[in-house]
Amino acid sequence: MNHQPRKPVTARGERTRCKLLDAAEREIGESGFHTASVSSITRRAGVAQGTFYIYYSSKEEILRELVENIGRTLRASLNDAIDGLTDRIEIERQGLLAFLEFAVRNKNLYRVVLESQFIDEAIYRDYYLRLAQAYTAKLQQAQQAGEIRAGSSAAQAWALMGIANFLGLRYSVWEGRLPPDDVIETALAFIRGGLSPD
Amino acid sequence: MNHQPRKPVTARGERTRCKLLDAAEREIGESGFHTASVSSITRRAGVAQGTFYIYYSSKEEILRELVENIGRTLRASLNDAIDGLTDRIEIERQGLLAFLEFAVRNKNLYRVVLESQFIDEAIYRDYYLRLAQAYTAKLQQAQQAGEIRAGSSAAQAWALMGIANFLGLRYSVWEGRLPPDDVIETALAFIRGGLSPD
Amino acid sequence: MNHQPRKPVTARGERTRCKLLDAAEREIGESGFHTASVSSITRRAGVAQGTFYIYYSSKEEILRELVENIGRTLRASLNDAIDGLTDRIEIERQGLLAFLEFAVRNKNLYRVVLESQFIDEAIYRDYYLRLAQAYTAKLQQAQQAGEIRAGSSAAQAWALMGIANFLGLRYSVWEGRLPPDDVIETALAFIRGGLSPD
Amino acid sequence: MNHQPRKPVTARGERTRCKLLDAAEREIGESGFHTASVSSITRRAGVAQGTFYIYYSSKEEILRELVENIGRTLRASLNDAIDGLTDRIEIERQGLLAFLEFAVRNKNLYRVVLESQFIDEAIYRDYYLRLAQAYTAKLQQAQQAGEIRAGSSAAQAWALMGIANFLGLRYSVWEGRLPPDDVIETALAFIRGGLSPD
DNA sequence: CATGAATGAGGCTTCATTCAT
DNA sequence: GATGAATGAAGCCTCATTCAT
Repeated sequence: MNHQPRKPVTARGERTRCKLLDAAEREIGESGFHTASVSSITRRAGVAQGTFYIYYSSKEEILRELVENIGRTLRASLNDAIDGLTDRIEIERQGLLAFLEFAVRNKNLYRVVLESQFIDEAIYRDYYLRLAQAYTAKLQQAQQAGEIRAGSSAAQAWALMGIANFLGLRYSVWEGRLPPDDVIETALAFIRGGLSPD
Repeated sequence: MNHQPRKPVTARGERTRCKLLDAAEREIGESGFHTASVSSITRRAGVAQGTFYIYYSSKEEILRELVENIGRTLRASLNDAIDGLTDRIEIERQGLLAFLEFAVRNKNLYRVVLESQFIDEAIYRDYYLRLAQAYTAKLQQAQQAGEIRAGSSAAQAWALMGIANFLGLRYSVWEGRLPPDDVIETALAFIRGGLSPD
Repeated sequence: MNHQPRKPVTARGERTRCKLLDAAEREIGESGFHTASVSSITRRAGVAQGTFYIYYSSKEEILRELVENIGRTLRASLNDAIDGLTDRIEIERQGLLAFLEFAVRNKNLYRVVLESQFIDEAIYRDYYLRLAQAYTAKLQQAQQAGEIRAGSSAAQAWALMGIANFLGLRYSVWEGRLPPDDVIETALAFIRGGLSPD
Repeated sequence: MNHQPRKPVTARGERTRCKLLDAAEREIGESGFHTASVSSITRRAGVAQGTFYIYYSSKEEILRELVENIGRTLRASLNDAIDGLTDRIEIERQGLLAFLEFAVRNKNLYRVVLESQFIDEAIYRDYYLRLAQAYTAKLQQAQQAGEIRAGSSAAQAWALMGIANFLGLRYSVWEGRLPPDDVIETALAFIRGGLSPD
């Protein structure tokens, strides 16, 4: 009937909304979307359960906002990592590392993103396509500069993301640490030269 | 598929168990684990709700069995696709295609596997490590034969799986079809030669 | 997701459904639809709250069944009251009395019916049109026999029901008793001869 | 309409109270008492939620005021319609028409009144008895003038109201229009001459 | 083996009302 | 006067699981 989550207009409201978002991030990240309940989120945020619905119309909505924020942050840190660089090899290394570091530092957020696809595919798809777009743009520039093999840069981007994602899943989410150097080197060698012997 | 009842049962019992597993596969595949209910599964299987607990101690248990079966099937079809082949390039192509074809044909099963990690990480990890092992073994053989670049073959396997998985996710789950030829060719070129210009 | 109220197949289930219907009748009749809660109904019925939803998919649905039953009963008792009679005046008197007696004896049910129109208009409309149809049929017979003034028998039926309903509301629901004889006589005189002096 | 603030207020306060009453009239009329919320009312009125409780101590209280106003208006328009007239038949027709027209034009208000009886019986009873009184007074005059059949004029009033109310319910609330002429004629014939053949 | 009724905890959400600013 | 954030009780409903037959 009455789903109109307000953007808060006072400072106090802003603070409450923030507390809720933080609490949701931690709760959903630690326990997963289905195990986390609105009640556990508000308990953690230190507000009444009803307060939740002043700012979010449903548990799904806060997930959406969470994933959007994560996407923004991740894209930003990718850009930051690569921005000033000119050496192609360094760019690859820093890009991959930025992604992995984000996954390690934000292990829980990373899981939230992955899980979102089972709650509402649209959330995840949006996150994903935007990230892929960012990669694709970089790769197109590099292609035009003749630095990398020609081909569908979108497919290349997906391949790159697949690798980063999988190393991220294994090392950060499952083992909670950055991949050891030899794994990174192997992955980078793979990215640069594929599997063919030189 | 390949149901192995844990409790020895009569022929009738065997049949019931089978109906349950099939129903679960379709229900969970179509609606997701949390949306599918024990009651919807038994309804689809055409048995009473209580019957479920004669064969499975919980909803999670049937998921575990499901994912195990899927893993077995996927590994088998990878082996089948590659087994007789000797040409390296053909091996790569057929391996990737086998994976993608499985994902396309069994779109729902594919989702079940991905989702399992948010219900019980152990289920997914087990599935994953076994699949990676299969890849790794193949890659080690190829390395020893000097056909591919040296390096951590485990990391290479993960990278390969990352690519396959992502293309699988995009084309089968999101778009419901096999990737077009140019995408496959780009991916294969990537696998063979990475991003470096020739 | 799963709204499939079962018709019970065992005697026990039949009994439970009955207990629920009885409890709902009393709870809603005494406290009104919005004040009565599913929990108060099941408490009164002596079953768990979840049991309610085995038999009814919502609070509204049990209201619908309640009103349907009341309609059936009321139409039956109108027929019973009039059936054998041949004298027109006696028919009018008995018909009106049957209605009023029903309202007095089932004061609460009467309120339930009236209230239903604010929960789901369709429930009430159905109840009402069927009752009016029954009246209309009787009036048409009488018209053809030349015993009553010609005119839209549907409108006449509605007028009759209006009178019965209002006396019912006042005397049974508000004052909890049958109207005194002079009120009934006045009403009957009105029905027979309207307001015109003889 | 005719708002009489209970608390003496400034001109600005007067205006706010008015906005609230108007908004409540529309909200409750369109959606019903239970579906309309204080928040939807204040939103419609364009004031903050807390403001509501400056003027009304509860949601019920504004309903009470609403129904009182409606009753006043309805009685006034009945009087207006009949006041100058001297021909009995014309009086009947205009009285009935006035009532029906009010119901049609104020379909929503009509529902509000009817619904009020399920929120607080006293509200409706008060409305009702006052209206009946007005009718009764007219009928007593007519009886004394010998224009209409003798009998309990209160019962006659109730009967008249029953008819008007039912036609009102059917045509204005359910079908949203004035009854067609033949229905009105039938009803008037009924009122004048009852069901007896001439 | 199979049934299906019963459970009851727990989830999400709404909303009238209060209160500090 | 007015605001709008905050409350918390209460409501409806779902569902995995148990158990008597």
